[in-house]
Amino acid sequence: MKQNTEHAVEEFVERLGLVAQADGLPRIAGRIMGFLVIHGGPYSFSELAEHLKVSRGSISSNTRLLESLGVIERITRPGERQDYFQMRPHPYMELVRGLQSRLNKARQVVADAQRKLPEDWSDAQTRLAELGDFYSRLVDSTEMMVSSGKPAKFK
Amino acid sequence: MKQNTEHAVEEFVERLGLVAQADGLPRIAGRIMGFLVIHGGPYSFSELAEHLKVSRGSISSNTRLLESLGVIERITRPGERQDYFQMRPHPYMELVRGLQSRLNKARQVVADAQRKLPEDWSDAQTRLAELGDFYSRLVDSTEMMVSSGKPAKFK
DNA sequence: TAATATGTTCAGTCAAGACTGAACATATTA
DNA sequence: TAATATGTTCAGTCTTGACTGAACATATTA
Repeated sequence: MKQNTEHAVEEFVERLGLVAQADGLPRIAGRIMGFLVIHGGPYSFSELAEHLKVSRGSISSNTRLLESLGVIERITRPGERQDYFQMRPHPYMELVRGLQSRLNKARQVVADAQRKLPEDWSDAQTRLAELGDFYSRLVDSTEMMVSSGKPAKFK
Repeated sequence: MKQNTEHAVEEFVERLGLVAQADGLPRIAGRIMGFLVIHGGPYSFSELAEHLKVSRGSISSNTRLLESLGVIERITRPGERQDYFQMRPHPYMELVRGLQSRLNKARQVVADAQRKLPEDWSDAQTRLAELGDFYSRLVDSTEMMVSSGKPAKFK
């Protein structure tokens, strides 16, 4: 592999780690994802630890996390003891779920306040309604994106 | 103020602090915003510190932050030494900017990788294109939301 | 002038959570 | 059996960034 290419790969993997971090995920989870996006095909547990230069403990917890998010899948092979990992077919939509759940939580916080505060605090109620609408619209637009983004046909 | 109402207000303020935190903002910034959403009208620097039970240092840095984000505005009054703060007219759209800038950064990370990696790594390029499209669509849908969400007429 | 009021800055403390590495459990191989 | 391979767990370390409170600068009042 060319020197430059190798560097570009490393850079992408690291930067996706930072993207993940900004999204509230562990940096290593982002690195694993980046690595699999570039290199595709199943990689073993040990290979991931080795290439990414992180502890096996971190590989364990972060592969479990990405698995639970539906972003990667763990596969095993007859006669092999190691676990292998690869990206799932349409993983990115799963990534929005985290965002959606945060937005929904915010929407709920506002809704609770609207319900619990007196109706005759009309200024407060107005501002709460605006804030609530804002979060609702955000939820809706990501929702739309997810449904429109799925593969045209399942089969 | 009724006991229950008071409690509901406190709860909202605290929970908006957590929402802010999940969004990468300091908790206190969220509390200030929540307090102003409920109580409206200009509140002084000292009043904020007192009601929210946080240090003046934190009020200083967090009001500055919210000001720079365009979420609140600082107002002064002739003959008064204190600064006052209130929500800006349509503040919530400003809140999406942070999200948008994160998404754009992610989009850029992917675009850089697409450019720097060899074209004949077609599997990697395909997966990168998918990931890039994903971020692009997310940016687009929040972008649309912001523009459609503005007040129908300015003036 | 001294005393007070006000906002900012910054060094230090604290908390949350990521990461490591060792201990462990289990399974396989020699 | 012992030795090795593998993934998980968890106690401890380390990093990051929020928060405090004191020192400061400036302006006002007595």
